[in-house]
Amino acid sequence: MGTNRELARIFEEIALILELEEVEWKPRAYRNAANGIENLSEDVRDIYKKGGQEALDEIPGVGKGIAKKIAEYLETGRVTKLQELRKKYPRSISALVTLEGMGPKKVKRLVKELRITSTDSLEKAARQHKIQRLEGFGAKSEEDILNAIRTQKVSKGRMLQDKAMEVAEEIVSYLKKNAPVDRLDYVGSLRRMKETIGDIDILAVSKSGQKVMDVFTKMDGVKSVLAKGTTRSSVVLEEDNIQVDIRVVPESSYAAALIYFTGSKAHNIALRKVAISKRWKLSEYGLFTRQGKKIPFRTEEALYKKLGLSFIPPELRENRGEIEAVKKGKLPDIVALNDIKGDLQTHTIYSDGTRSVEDMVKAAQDMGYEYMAITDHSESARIAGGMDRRKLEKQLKEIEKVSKRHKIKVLKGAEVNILKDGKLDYPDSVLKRLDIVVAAVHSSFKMPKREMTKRIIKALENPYVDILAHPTGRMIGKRKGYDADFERIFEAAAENGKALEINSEPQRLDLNDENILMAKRFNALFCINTDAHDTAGLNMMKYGVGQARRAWLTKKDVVNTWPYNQLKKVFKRIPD
DNA sequence: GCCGTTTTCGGCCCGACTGTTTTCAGTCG
Repeated sequence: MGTNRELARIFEEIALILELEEVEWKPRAYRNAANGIENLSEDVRDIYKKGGQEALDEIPGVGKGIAKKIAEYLETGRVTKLQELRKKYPRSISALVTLEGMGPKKVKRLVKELRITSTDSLEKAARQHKIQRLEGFGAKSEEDILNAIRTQKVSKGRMLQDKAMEVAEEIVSYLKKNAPVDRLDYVGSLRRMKETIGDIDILAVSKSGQKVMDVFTKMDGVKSVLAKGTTRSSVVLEEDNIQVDIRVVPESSYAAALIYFTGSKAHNIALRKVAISKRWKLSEYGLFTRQGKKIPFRTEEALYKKLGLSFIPPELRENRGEIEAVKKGKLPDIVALNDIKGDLQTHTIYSDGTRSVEDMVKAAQDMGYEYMAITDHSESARIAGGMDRRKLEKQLKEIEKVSKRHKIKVLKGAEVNILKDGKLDYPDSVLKRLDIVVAAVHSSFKMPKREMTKRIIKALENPYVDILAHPTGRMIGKRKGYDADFERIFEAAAENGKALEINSEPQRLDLNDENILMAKRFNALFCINTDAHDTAGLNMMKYGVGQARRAWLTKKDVVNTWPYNQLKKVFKRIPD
């Protein structure tokens, strides 16, 4: 976890405990500060090193008081204020608010009246029916608490984007067919292309909210109905306990609702503040004057325009400076899926792919790509069916043959292992015959930080390496990335003119948006690949592009948006 | 505790749903 994140967590915990203590306004201040810190593109440590406490004061949401606490943390590794607060509310109590339906007020009473100190003691109290004896709680409250604890134990996390997308698209098309809706879209973090999705949000326009809710709550696969009203309902699906929320709004509110439910929350708050500065009020129902008169508009674009802004793509709506940028006319024209002209990491049956060279080439051509690379695994990747020299020779010939039958340019490549000592798995004599070399770590994941950093940097200094694939090695929900100094690695990539891969595989999404932002500071170049092992895998490109968009990348930053004749600027050995 | 082209003091985002307290507080997004 980076320093920024650690500090953000600390201030969030302070905010929560102050809420439990019913301190006024300060919780919000600490939350704002946490948010401001989390959205910095620079490491707080660097800011402090360069400008001291006064520089910290410049961080949005951070004033003198919090700047002092940041400095204390950077100097000593702790924040006294939090240590003191934790004496009264240990971390196990703070964790209680992560349960569905539990907020600071309820937690406070449970702690005070039943001496609850953790999820476990809460569960015990609920089972012994001690909770329903408290005023304001009943039998249902007890049941809800037990359910919430169970759900947290089971799902304990978020789903991958492709899963969420699949489920969302299915529900959207079902409701369009079976419910009286005029418009219907998925919104929320899925529309913003966040790397993982908590629950699925759907927005609809209908003259009969009641009927839509009836259809929605009775869909196949609904396990339980958490809430059902005429404008808002929530269900949990059988499948992985996925929660789906739906909102129905009138046509006249649709654009405002689209913005509101797409979020992020931080972006919405910032937009409301812009509205307030114009003496208006913004809600999911629209924009209103102080007298309550509705200011009409029909599209998201139109609302942004009314607020004196231009359209902000959903992926940028994180209150990471997008509103300020758009005010100054400095919002970049971010990369889009149809800018992609080629996929430079794909596999075939020559290693661990399941389709032939011919199939993959044809599929890529059908997607409208101008070029692609076939990059099967190198020799030492035995588990992945890595190619020895002879197999490689055979594949190179086949690629040449297939290539002649298709218009798309097919680059002869390989995904070459970075060995423990930073050397590559093929000798230079082999590497130089390849059009493109994708280097990656596939073994010894647990090396000490310094050695791992050295290992990867050494590979980046190899003149035949073109792309560093899935640079951090993380797998969402499965394993953390390598322990390495990625700032130095990204810098080395930029200096050596190597592209950093944004791997589109939903479980990888490596680099993610934060890493990309960090690498961009060094003017690194990026390449968005799918790492496809079959033809369907080529369609994962949208998830990688989503990460790039979230990190404000433009076509200039992403080499595989460039036409073939410009690729030579980065990939030195590709044929004309 | 933070913030400021109306402000260095007085604000700080808004509305729906639920359970339970028959008039609303708490939670959520």
